[in-house]
Amino acid sequence: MSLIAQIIVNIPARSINKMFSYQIPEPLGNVGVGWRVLVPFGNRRLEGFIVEIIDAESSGLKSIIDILDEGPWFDQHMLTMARWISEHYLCSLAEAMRLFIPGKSGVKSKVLYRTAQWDDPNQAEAYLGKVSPSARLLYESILQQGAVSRTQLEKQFGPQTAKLVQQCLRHQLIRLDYATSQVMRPKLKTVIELAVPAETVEARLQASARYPAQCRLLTALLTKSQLGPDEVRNLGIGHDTVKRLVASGLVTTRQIQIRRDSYAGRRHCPADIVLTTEQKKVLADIIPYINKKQGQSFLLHGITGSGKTQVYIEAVAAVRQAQRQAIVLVPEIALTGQIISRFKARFGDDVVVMHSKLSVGERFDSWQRLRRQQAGIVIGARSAIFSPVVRLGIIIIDEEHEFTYKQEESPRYHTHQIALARAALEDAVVIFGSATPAVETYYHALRQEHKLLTLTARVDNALLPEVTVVDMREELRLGRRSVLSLPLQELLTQTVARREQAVILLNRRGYATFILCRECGHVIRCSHCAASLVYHHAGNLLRCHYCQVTQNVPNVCPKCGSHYIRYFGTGTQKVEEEMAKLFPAARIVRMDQDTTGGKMAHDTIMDDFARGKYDILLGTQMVAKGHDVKNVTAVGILSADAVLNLPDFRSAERTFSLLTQAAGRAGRGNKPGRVVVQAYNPEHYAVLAGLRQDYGLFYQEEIKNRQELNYPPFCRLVKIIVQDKNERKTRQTAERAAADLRGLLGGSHPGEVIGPFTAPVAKINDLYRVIILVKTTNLRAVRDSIRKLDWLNAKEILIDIDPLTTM
DNA sequence: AGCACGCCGACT
DNA sequence: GTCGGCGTGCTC
Repeated sequence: MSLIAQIIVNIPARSINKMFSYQIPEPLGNVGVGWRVLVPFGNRRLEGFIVEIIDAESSGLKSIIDILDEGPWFDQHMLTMARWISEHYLCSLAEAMRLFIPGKSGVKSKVLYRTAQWDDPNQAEAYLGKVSPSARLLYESILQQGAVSRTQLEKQFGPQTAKLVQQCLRHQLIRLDYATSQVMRPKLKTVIELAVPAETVEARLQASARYPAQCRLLTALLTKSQLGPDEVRNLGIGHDTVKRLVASGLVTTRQIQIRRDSYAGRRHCPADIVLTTEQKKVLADIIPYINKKQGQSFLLHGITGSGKTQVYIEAVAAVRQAQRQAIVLVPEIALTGQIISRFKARFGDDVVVMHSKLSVGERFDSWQRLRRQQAGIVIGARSAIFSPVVRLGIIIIDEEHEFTYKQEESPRYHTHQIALARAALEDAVVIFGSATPAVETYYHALRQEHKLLTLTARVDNALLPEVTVVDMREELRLGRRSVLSLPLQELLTQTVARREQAVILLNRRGYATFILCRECGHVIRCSHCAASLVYHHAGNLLRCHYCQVTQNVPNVCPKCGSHYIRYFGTGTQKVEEEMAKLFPAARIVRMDQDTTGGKMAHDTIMDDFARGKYDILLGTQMVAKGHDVKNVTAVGILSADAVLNLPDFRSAERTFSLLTQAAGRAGRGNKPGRVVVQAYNPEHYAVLAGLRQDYGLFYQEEIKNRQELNYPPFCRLVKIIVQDKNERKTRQTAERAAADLRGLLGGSHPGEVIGPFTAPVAKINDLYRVIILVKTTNLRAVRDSIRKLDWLNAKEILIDIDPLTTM
């Protein structure tokens, strides 16, 4: 009997959802629950997480190889959360635990190939006789290089590498070796410090002026106690000078950890803010819970421009006052520069920013700072909900209605649910903030599950913009075929003439350009997905929006050879061309995925626009969000209701929130705004309510529909996607799964099984897709039933609890 | 997820 | 007869 570590290996496959037991070797006796370790697994070495220590018979078990951190990575809360996630979302514990580590798989165990060693030197020749000439070449290449990685071998031997390696391995010519690299390490720099008292140095300086470089360095050290490598170099001092001084015992060098922070040194814009009466009232509701350390969730419903961010800042200040930490979540970090700079202005280095474009190193450093409580506030996209803050006081979810809070890959979690669970565990406050709350959130607020707080007045008392709707069917009847309706053209003309700025939003979904042959009607489609390819002006390419494959634009129709092929639909690029024709004098800038590829490209375009370098900003949904540009007085929304036609129960909600947000862009500051909305269904309640910025009207209609059709919040959904490269097999698996579910849910369990039906995009990446939908009022029961089914772990089956769309 | 083992078609 | 396809099963 001895201590055994129960370990979850970091492999994201539901099929190995279990623990493995390992011996704890003598030198690693201090490890315990929550540590990340390196373990042998099959013939590989993997990262593993210790989740339990038990006392049991240990013979025959392999041993932990090494530790990966200086202490436990997971604390008790994180472990509880991970278990909750794996149960709630039906994923493996490994998948859930990976959410809590930066860079998913922190350890990369790299395989190296070496030649085998024998006692008898002739042995190699004997084995070599048995393999093919190319395998012999491979062996010799490895012999020469000592140790070779797989990638290097593949460069030399191409696609047949695998076979050759197998051959050599089989005949014992080569063996595998492992080089384990730990990606996440603190970044260090060497600093130079005095090793003796200042007086000694001064004496030394007076005694000898013979070594000018040494004297310069010593003098510098008298004023600044620590010098980094850059500073030493700037003094014009080389390595040997430093070495000599170290040898003489006057100075020492030391390694210190430095912080990788791409936001460091950016300038911020502090502002003295007087809170409005409404803001004060809302805060008076929130802050007592923070001070009492009492868990409570709030929905902060505040119209655009009502100063929600300031409420967040004050609430976070109260949390920091109470020595606790804050997690602030934003839908997309690239679109949120203003929140970040306002938090930075108020809290300075207490804020760390977390997003997907951080290097693993930067992320690691930020996590360390939070864990050591050197930083108290983390701002980030949804994954920041997993930040290792130790004393959680508040979680803020800004623009809570945004779909980016749902992760669309396994584990398919919704940030709201994680936030509520985590906050409950640590008695923290949650604030969901939005001008257009998700119907479900608002419903829950009305049922007292969240406290509802409202901000109804704009901070700057700006007036609501004047909104005009253009019925595009009417435009067409009048013979106007331009994507820009006459009223919008007029608005733009006036705006540009007045030297004011305009934002044009193109709701591109469903309106991207595709290529069609006018002779035979053939549409160029992706060969791997059931979707048409989209034309991109940049690079003159066709791209599939599902699998990202690109191909060149053909000159003739690939089906009938006709030259009469042309572009259809309205992409941003096409609108840009048309606008350039209509307003040759206007300076137009386009912002979409094509133009914002770079790290800060989005910020750059936005900054330039804010500084008046352009008259018209044209773009996809990203132009609608979060930015205050005071000189924008006109907003045009093209095809405002495009998504209304999607067969999805949330399309009205999406339309309403887009319209409201976009219209809110106009007329901040003291200039009145004007908005032109182009729509094909201007009488739809989502459009009408959006135009009036009337959330109440929208909610009233929408909740009626949801109830009538039995959709959330009146039921919970479970979406099961079956995907397989064989079309018939996909169908069969789905039929069987649906039958199983009907069998389980038929009796006492309330649940309705819909489908299987073919997904709207029937094939993605060569995988056919069939969907089953379960509606239920007892999610727990449905989940427990599914867990019993034998196909749960099949890799063809994806399970989405509370999916955002039914498509 | 890898990777080995194992069972059926086209090649030296 | 062997090489090589990828279906199945295992990893403490």
